[in-house]
Amino acid sequence: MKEELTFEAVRDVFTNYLNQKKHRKTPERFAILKQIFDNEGHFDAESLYNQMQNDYRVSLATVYNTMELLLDCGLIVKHPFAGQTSQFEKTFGNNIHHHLVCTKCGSVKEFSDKKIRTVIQSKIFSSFESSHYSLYLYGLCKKCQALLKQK
Amino acid sequence: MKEELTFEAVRDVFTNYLNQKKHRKTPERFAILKQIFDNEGHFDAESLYNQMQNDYRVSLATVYNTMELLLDCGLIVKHPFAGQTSQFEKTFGNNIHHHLVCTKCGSVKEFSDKKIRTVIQSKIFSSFESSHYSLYLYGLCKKCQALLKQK
DNA sequence: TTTGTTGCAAAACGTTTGCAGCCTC
DNA sequence: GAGGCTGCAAACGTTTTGCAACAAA
Repeated sequence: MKEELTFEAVRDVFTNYLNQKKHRKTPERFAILKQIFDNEGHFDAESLYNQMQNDYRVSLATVYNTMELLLDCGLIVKHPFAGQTSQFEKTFGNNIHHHLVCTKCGSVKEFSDKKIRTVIQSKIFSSFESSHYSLYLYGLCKKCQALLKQK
Repeated sequence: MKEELTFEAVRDVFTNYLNQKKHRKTPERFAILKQIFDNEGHFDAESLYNQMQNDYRVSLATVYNTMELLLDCGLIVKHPFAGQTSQFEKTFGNNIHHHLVCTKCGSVKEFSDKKIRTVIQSKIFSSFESSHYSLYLYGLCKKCQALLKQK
């Protein structure tokens, strides 16, 4: 589905996408992609915006605009965590991983499992061309298990 | 992880949860649960609210409040589809299924795969007690594949 | 030059909250 | 009776939008 990539390779994917869709290749868009590339883990639009204020200044609206494009070309995914803020994650350069979401405290941990990954990635559909996936396991983290048993 | 249930069984799960948490067993809460039980597929808070206006009238705030409780006791899950609105789905009475999300048009389809289900469900964690899961495969649906090839 | 994109601020949207009255317990 | 829960409307925070200026093609 995907593998470790350099920024150049990622930028090319984005460039091709922009060309194909006849969207403009603005410096803001590449600056945002670079910032995402340099980051680890999950992030939201506003924190990305804040991080960028020192380097290449863009407006929050442009961040949202660009997220839409990156989402559309599959370079990032949107996660359902947290309350009101959308959490994003890049789909490149990470180890493929799955999420453990605690239904009590909302904490999110990651884990990898080759067997699960293989089974999911080897699934072929006749009428759907899959590029990537997200798996969330819901339950109780260690802390919340302990808290419940105390009572 | 779960199996086909009658409304009585589901109601009992909710009742036990409310007792355990020392929350009150109000008619509104059970009316909302009943409405969810009777529905198929995904739904959001506002459409549930609208559906109920004919039967047992509740406020939108109470719907949101109750969703929180149902989420907490695992009777429903929250999905990351769509733009701004949270989509929910009951975790009981459905066939266990996975989701195919088109990254172009946003359509969501379901599929079942026993092998995938088994591999995920048989995963045991030393410090996480999982109760259910969600799997999303992102890619292009048949329609959008065709549209792209035309160009 | 054309027209898509940007920044800004205002608007829109889903969701949460404050409060008075109600109804479980 | 006490206090959690409800409905209502106002408030909140995130995301989107309208518009004039800008810049990629």
